[in-house]
Amino acid sequence: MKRLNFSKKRDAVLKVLCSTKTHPTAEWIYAQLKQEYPDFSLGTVYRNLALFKKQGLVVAVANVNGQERYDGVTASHSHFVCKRCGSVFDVEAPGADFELDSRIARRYGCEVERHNLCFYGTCSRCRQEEESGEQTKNVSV
Amino acid sequence: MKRLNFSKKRDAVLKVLCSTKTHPTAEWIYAQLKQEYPDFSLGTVYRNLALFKKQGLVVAVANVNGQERYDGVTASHSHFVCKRCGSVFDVEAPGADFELDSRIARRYGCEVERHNLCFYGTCSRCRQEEESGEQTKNVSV
DNA sequence: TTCGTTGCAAACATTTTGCAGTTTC
DNA sequence: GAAACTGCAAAATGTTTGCAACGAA
Repeated sequence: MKRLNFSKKRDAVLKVLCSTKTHPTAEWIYAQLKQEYPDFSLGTVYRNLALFKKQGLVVAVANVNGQERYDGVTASHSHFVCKRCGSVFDVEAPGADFELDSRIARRYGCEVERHNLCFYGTCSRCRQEEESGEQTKNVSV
Repeated sequence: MKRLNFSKKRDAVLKVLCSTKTHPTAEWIYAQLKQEYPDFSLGTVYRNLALFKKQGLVVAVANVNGQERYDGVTASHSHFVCKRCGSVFDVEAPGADFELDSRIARRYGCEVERHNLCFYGTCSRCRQEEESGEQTKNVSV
């Protein structure tokens, strides 16, 4: 395995991802850091996200409208995805724990690394907006 | 809502999807039907898959290596995704039922349409192949 | 005849990659 | 100094779309 150098920008990518609960896109992370580093590139975001995924520091939780959404919290938890505004937020779902992984592994002879439980529907804010006849607004993520 | 005409090819897309357990890609469905209909187009697959999704006849279960994988079985069940060969297969996971949806809905004030539970890891065949030092082979999906 | 559906290819959007310059060790 | 990392832009990939021809009602 090749050695890993320190990189200020790599650190920054992880820090940005870990300090938000929005489960952002690569583009969003890029936009944040472009302000801080004028010579910052989207490729760096993608390259480092790929690395973090391999390291298990980061996980892709859902693909919303063709864009991958990332999470810096790897402790097992579930997500809700709003099909209207595209927001992704954490939910606590009973039963979806690591026990389940070994259960599946045992039963199907596979090696289970992790699981991902996503609920899809309309978030509470969007439900209200729909009732009052508002236009669809995608959250700025 | 606009009316829906009958279409032989649309039917064929659904039939192909429903008669496989491989959770195929759009491309795979296209390849199957291109044999039967020489003037068959990938756009037709995508257009009809989008329609089926809206109708709730079909669901996208996972994005594997950038390609969406579809399932014609909409009754709630879980999936395992092999990160090595890319295969997707059904698993029975206790607790992940429709009860859970209303539980989440109640707790978070959202409207839950469905959920999707995916396990990620290495399938049993790939585990064996890894042990015997075989090359990675992606399944032809 | 009307309008939904399709083939085809171009357009699109996201992600990946090659390369030359920069940074880390 | 060697090798990892990055910016930049081009390439690659999967998916969507516009349009003219076709097919169903």
